[in-house]
Amino acid sequence: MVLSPKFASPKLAAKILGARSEQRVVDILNTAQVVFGEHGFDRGTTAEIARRLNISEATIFTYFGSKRELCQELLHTWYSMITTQMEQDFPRGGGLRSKIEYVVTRHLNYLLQDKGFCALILSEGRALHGEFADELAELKRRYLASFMGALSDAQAAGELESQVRLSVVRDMLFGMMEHILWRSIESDETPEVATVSAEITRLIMKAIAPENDELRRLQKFHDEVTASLKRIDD
Amino acid sequence: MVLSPKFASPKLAAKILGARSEQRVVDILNTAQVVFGEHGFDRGTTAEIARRLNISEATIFTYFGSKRELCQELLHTWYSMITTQMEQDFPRGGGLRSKIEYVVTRHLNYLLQDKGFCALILSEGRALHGEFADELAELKRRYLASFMGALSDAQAAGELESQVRLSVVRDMLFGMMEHILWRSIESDETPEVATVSAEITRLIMKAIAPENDELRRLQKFHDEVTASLKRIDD
Amino acid sequence: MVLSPKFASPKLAAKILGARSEQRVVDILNTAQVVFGEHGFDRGTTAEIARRLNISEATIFTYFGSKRELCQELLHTWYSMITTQMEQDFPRGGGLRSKIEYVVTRHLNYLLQDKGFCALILSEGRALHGEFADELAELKRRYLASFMGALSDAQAAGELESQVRLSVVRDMLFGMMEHILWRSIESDETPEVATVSAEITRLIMKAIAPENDELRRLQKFHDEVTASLKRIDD
Amino acid sequence: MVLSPKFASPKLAAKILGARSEQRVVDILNTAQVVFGEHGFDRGTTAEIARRLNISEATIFTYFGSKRELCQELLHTWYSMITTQMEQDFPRGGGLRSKIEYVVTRHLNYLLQDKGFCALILSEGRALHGEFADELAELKRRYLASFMGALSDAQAAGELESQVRLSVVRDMLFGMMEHILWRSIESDETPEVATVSAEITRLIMKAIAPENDELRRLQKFHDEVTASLKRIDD
DNA sequence: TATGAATGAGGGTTCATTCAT
DNA sequence: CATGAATGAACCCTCATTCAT
Repeated sequence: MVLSPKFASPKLAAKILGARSEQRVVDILNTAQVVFGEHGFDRGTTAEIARRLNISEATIFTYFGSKRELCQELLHTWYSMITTQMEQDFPRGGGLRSKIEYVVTRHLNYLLQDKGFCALILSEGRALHGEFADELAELKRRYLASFMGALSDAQAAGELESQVRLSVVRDMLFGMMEHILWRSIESDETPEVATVSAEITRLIMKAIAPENDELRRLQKFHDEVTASLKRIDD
Repeated sequence: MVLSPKFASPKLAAKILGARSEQRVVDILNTAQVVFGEHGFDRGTTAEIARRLNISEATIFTYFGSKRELCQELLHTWYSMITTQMEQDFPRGGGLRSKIEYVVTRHLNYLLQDKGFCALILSEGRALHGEFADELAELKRRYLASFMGALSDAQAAGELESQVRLSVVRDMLFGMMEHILWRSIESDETPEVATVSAEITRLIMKAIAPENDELRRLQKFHDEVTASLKRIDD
Repeated sequence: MVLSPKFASPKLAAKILGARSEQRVVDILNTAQVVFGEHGFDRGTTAEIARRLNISEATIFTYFGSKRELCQELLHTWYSMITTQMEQDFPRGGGLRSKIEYVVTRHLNYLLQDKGFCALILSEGRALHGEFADELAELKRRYLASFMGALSDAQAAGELESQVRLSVVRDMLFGMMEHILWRSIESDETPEVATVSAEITRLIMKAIAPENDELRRLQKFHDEVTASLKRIDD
Repeated sequence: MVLSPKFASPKLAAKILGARSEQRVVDILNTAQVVFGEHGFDRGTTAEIARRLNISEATIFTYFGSKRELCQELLHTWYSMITTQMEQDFPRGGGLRSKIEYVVTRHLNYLLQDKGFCALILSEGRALHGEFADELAELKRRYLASFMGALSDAQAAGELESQVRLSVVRDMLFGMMEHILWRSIESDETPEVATVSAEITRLIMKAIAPENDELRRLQKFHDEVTASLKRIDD
């Protein structure tokens, strides 16, 4: 996924930069995304980013104070973009199922588009946490805000069982996706999003469905008939 | 969790090592576990491992051919230990629920005992995968062999729905746990294992429960009674 | 002998290097030549090369990918230079003797100018062969191409005996020179090139001169006259 | 070629060593010879020597004060042995040709028996010279003493031209052999000693043969007969 | 602005050598 | 005597970062 200028480098946007500079920032961010995606933050080098862009390494440091800062910008820009996209098409109406399926589909697509980089962002905590822990947490929170809101509403509306903690639902959902993604990265197979999406959604819905009232109602009927029968017969 | 000598360095065990030396291997492995746990494989340095043990860096290379090999031994030793423990107490009888709860509890305990190292093993794909990909895959496979077997049996016995792929169940389960762990690492809070374990198990069981036969049976009873009533009344 | 820029680093020449940088390459090559000449490839260190140039060790690796590569460039540059010089003044006409004397004189001068480095190139097989075996062989082949051609022509023209293998002639010639060089290195004496050159050439020419037909012809004449005389006299 | 105990470690021989110890020294020397032969002095490690002998590295240092000293002992022992052998069978009578052929054959056999080690001793000056320069020179001198004596006698007897310096003859001879050996090492072919030996001897003999008096004599006869004939006929 | 050039700080690794047992 | 264990010193190499131009 290519970063579009409008999301790039909100910090630098404050500065007055010519069109050319702005493009530079975007180019660097995009290339950094690829390089870090391929090798991870630690092993991805500024030298390689520069080489791929046919620019000098020094130029990178003209735009970003340090590799660390470049990472930071990258994370912000990336999350900013996918958050906006996620929000934009988020289904306002409809049941919980359709919302979950939307989020799952979107998320899987992100993961699969830039396998390396997404895996990096989502799983490789080491290099990031400790350095960007708080920022990342906030970015992730925003990314999932709509979704968590929807979950909350659904719980209030009885669409999902009242006792479950929403954070657990979220963890179940995203943990599952990441694991499935990992497997696809390792095996170098690209699963079909629609199918996987449907399966995940189905399982999640089953897991969080409210206790089946119908079942309870029928059970009650059965019990009463049984009791009544026993009374009469005895 | 401290590695016990009996699991340490199965490869080196072939060599004739004095008691002193065997302890060294264990010490180095334990310290490496901590250091890699704190900084990851790339950022964790042999220098730091040596410093913490108050030994020379060269000593490490007396026992392990390279940093890479040290990590390999570490992974093997670690998995060897938890796999053995997991197998030992694995509930042979009982329903699927108790087995899942057993695995979840154990796994969460592992995760929480050595947060850093587990995070390394379970999530830091970049540095490890690619270097240890095949080995890790095999180690994980063995670690979960009993569990996957139990799942398979349960599916055959109708204890879980026939249509779901077992790998998805596993991903759902372990993905969920990892996410929960991550959150606890980030927030520096240690959740109560029993509670979390129960919640996870409950959700998973719901998700994979077979289509409710009970419901169908009661429905049928209800329908028959209704039909009967209608016949009589008419 | 100081490497001149025009021969330096033909590989790196492809890159666009400023004048400053080109000089650096030459400086490093020259210093490497001295250091490797003094201590050999294994014992000569990049640290020492850097120290003598008052530059950082890292700078060396800016221009050469590795110590091995540096040595490779050095060998190429060196051979490139002496090969060009050797070719340039190679006597096209004249007899074999003058050609041999030319080659011997030139070669001895090379050897004596940079004793250490030449010893490295010519004698230190261990460190170099096995690492640079094929390349060295090719470089040497080119260096001696004109000479070997001359030998071949001379053999065809009957200027040297037909039965001798040219490779043996070459080995005899260069082996002799190297031994003489070694002795001069060890004893720290510098022999006079002209004298040594003449002596070597004279010996070689004697060794490879064609079987003396004149001698055989005269012998035959003498024998026939003797026989005739005997017949008449008896 | 295996070092025999009687040549081993003349220095240590002074010490009172049990039979076992003496064998140890010989074992170490023999293995060192192989290892240094394969990798050179610098790259050959005490660790490898120990490993091949199934002894501890420390044991080596029980017998030899340092790697350097081990080298020294090795060189002495080696030269002591081949010098003794060379002397023993040196042809006392006979012409120069047979003596040269003897030396060439012997030397080539040494070279070919332990290609690596001999090449090391004879050519790899770097690691040795500077450290063992004087000793090596003396050892070599002794190794060739008989041969040089024979050359000197032959020169006095007019068997070889009076003007040539004997050191040059020696350099020509041994330089040629080493070059031929090198080529055989590189190409991994083992030349037939007898053939090569004969060729070398023949060339050397031709090179150093005294100016042919016979030729001059016959020429004179021919000239005189011609002149006489001309006088008579005219 | 862009960069060529340079580097400090470290990283993993090797190996001859020491020493207590 | 033999060695298990340990290590200091060095080596080659990497890389983010600086700075004059």
